[in-house]
Amino acid sequence: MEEELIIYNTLSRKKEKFEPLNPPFTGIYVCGPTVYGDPHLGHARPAITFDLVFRYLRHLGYKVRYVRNITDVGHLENDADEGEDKVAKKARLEQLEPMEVVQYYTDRYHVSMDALNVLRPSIEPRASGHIIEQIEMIRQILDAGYAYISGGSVYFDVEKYNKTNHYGKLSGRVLDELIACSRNLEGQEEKHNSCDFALWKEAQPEHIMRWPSPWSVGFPGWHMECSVMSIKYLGEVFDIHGGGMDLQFPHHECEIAQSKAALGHDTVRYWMHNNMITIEGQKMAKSLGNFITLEQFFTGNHPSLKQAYTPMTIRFFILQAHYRGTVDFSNEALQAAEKGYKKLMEAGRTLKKLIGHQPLPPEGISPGQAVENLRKQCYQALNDDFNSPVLISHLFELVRMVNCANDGIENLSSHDLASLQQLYLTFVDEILGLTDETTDGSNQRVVAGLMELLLKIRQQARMNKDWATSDQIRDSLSGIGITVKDTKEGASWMIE
RNA sequence: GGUCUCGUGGCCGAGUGGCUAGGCAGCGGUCUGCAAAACCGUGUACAGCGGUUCGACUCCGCUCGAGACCUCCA
Repeated sequence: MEEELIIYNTLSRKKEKFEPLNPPFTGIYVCGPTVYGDPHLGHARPAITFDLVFRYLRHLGYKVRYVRNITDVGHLENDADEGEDKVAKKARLEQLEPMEVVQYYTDRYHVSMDALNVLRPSIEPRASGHIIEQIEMIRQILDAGYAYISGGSVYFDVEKYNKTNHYGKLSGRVLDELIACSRNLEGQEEKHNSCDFALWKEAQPEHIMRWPSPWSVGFPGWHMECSVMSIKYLGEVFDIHGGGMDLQFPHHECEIAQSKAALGHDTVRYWMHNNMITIEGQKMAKSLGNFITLEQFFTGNHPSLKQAYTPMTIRFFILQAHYRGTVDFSNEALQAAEKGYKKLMEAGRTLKKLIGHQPLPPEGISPGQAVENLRKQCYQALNDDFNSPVLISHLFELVRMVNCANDGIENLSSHDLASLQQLYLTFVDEILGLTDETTDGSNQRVVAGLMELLLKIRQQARMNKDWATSDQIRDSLSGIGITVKDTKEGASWMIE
């Protein structure tokens, strides 16, 4: 491990040295998707952010258990007229069994995440599969005296909890202010206090997903699953809990309160939150007409998209911003990212080629030191709270070195080239998870053979100064998306 | 109204109390039959107003502006 890893802890609002509880083991829990609709851009950001964390921790040699849940129960629609379960509503509209909806969108989520080269977590538990554990934890909280039964539901007593604990310590809220500001809404008569939250809720007739419990037939409260599943799979104290900044309050605040009430101690050591995304400066919302699913990005099939953007372009774009800052999507920004990504990939191919050939004679001052510095800088960037944009800026220095070597401007020894290759594989492939989309495909050999033939014919035409034929070949290829470039060593080509 | 993010050059996006981020675009050059790529060079950037300081884009305060959350859902 190179130096030490620093993580920004939302709880302390400071960067802290990362020291796992039980090295070399470490655990990370991230709030996953609610599977009631197609995966969209808002799903990509946390997934990619914590994929980077997962990958880097593994690279550093930790044995990482990464848990990311699937939320499939008890969600009320925000903008619906009546409070109907999101999954249930979808099921009713589409004449499906609720679990069928859940399975369908879970699969869709996986397809998109795979495309983005987001590694599957070690465990992907579902809320619906942990009803028993949730009931058990609610019982613990009741026994501890921090919850009360009202009707068929169970609520968390925030005020009582706050007497000996700080409810709001993660998001910087003060309970009195929360109470003062909150409005009294209908359907809250059961609560003693407006800021109390449900641990178990009795099911209304429209709720299709329901389970028996000591209190009523119903479903678990909105924050239970994460407390329960993180503790079940990572232990009563674990290292990292992540999620979007929008989850800080109330979700994560409630998780903290529940877990503390049930266990008597805190469970999470480092809280990490990724910032939100905007589209042309606006938040993404169905009402604004800028709600774009990942599939729409990949196909370009959306009115505000000028073209399709590949999964790797999206991934590169997200990684080019630091995870704690907002990131703004626009066609212009994505096109810039696409070019940058391709430049990086091109350099990777050039590097491979340089290693294949016997490199230039090692004369003059070896840039060995420069390569070594680059390696250090790459680690420094990641160690500083996973600073992927700075890492990427260093990788473009690598790109420059490779291109200079390719142009014969700079001499790199075979040792240097091997080091650069190692750097590239480590940081681009392994840690950033950026794969070369243009070399994918099963017909590679055939295409390569055809291209070799075409370029040979073109080369003969050029020798005869038959520019018409030469240009016809190049232009026609360009028309089907293949770019031909003439270099000193002959023509090279790439699929755009 | 409250809490939390944030406001950097044409676009995106790092960072620091005084020293070049980087990518994309633009401009000039090298190379080239042409083109593309690559390489070299190039930009009066840090929302506004005060304050602290020898010195602030970087610290503090205020103003303006953007976003998230503050509610029944995660």
